Amino acid sequence: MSTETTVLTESQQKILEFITGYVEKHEVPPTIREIQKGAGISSTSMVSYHLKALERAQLLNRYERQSRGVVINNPKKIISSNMVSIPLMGRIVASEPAPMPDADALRDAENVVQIARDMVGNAKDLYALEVKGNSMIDALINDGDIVVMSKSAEVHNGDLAAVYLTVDSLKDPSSVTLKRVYFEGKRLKLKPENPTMKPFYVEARHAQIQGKVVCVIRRTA
Amino acid sequence: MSTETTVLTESQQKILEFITGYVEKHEVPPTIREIQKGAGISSTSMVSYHLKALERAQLLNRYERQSRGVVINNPKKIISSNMVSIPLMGRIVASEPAPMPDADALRDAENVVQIARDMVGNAKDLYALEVKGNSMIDALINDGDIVVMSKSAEVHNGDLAAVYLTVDSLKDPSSVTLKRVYFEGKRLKLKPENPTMKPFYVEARHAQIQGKVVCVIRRTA
DNA sequence: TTGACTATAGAACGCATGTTCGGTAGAATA
DNA sequence: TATTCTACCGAACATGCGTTCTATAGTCAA
Repeated sequence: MSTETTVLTESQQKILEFITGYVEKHEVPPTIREIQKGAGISSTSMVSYHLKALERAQLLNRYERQSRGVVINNPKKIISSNMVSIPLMGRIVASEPAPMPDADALRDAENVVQIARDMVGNAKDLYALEVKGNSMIDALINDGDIVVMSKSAEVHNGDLAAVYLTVDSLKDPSSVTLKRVYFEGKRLKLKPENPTMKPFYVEARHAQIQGKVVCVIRRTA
Repeated sequence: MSTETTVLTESQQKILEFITGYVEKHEVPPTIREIQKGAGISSTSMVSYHLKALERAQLLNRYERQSRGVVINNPKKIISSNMVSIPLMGRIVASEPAPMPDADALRDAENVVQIARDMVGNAKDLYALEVKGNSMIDALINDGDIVVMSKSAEVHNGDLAAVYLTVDSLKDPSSVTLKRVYFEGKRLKLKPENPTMKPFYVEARHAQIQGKVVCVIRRTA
């Protein structure tokens, strides 16, 4: 990363701020004369002069001779813009199987959770569940946390998944748990997220894998 | 919601497509004449004609007599404006005080985390830290989790906060922990998120509150 | 047929807008 | 001191660009 210490004059900072503000408000970059008034510059030629400096400093890009041809060079924008809306399908309770919504239910969901795409990678058919109760603290998941699941993603060895146990085990009396799963023949190894806890085993026919956990979100404020 | 079935002519669809493509590529809306060429319309007056129709159909907004004053009315835009970019300022390690970035550092952050605004409420001056190590599992926080903190938010009774202990306690040998804090005179009650663990107390002068935790995000895929 | 309406073309109008040029003043340099 | 460089101003220039006007067809209903 080039840490070129380009000193910005007061005018140049004002111009940058004005442009960012203008774009946020109008969805379109300003004209030279709008910059002139907005940033309190005395003449259009001065604006042009400063814009050239800012362009040299890589702080914005210009399209020559194009009206409103000035876009701020914000590297954050590149990362930005990709969001994903995930339907919030209900609650996940330890004593019941997790809801597995069909396509219609997904479309009609009233509440949605919005997160950035890079949080969930390429996973498709996402839905979210709110965790009720604190019986999943062994998965480091608290009451009120939101787990984002993928309906269609295959669960591979080592993935965190929602597992519904049709026969309760001794170790874990709750029926639905979030664990990392490993396929070992007819057995399933279930490993808690909490590294201080030991994995345990169930017979595969006594476990239903209900979905792959893609992301967990906790609002604390 | 008005479900007015506005039939779009071929030209109008082409215009819409061209504008969206142009904006994606140039970050600036096109001019009338660029639309004319790009969408294969015969004259500028025809473009104007079609744009009026599209505006009536609520498919785009126009700023009268402004160059490039045409913005597509994409409902997804509304969603994306509800997002917030949070600079990822580094790692939080149990044995060191958490980084507290100043304004410059916030602006220059290279990585950002994007989440929906409703995840963080009205909190201002947000920054994010990646948790390194698994010494915070008592706060239900794992290695690799991302905690979103507010630099300026006041920490009130019961808020989850990052606390740096200048004198190690017996209960918790790590120096920085995430706990719910309660102010009790000269003492501070620190309550782990894990409900099976008991709160403990430190003298206020031995603890620095480093920020309020607003949200925790865990990518598991 | 006539009249109303829509779709289309081409050109012209007039303000918007990016650019450039001549000139001034102060600071730095040689 | 003379010179060069940067910051600045005001005005003019040339084109960009949205708008509008006129004219031509085609369609449909009365």
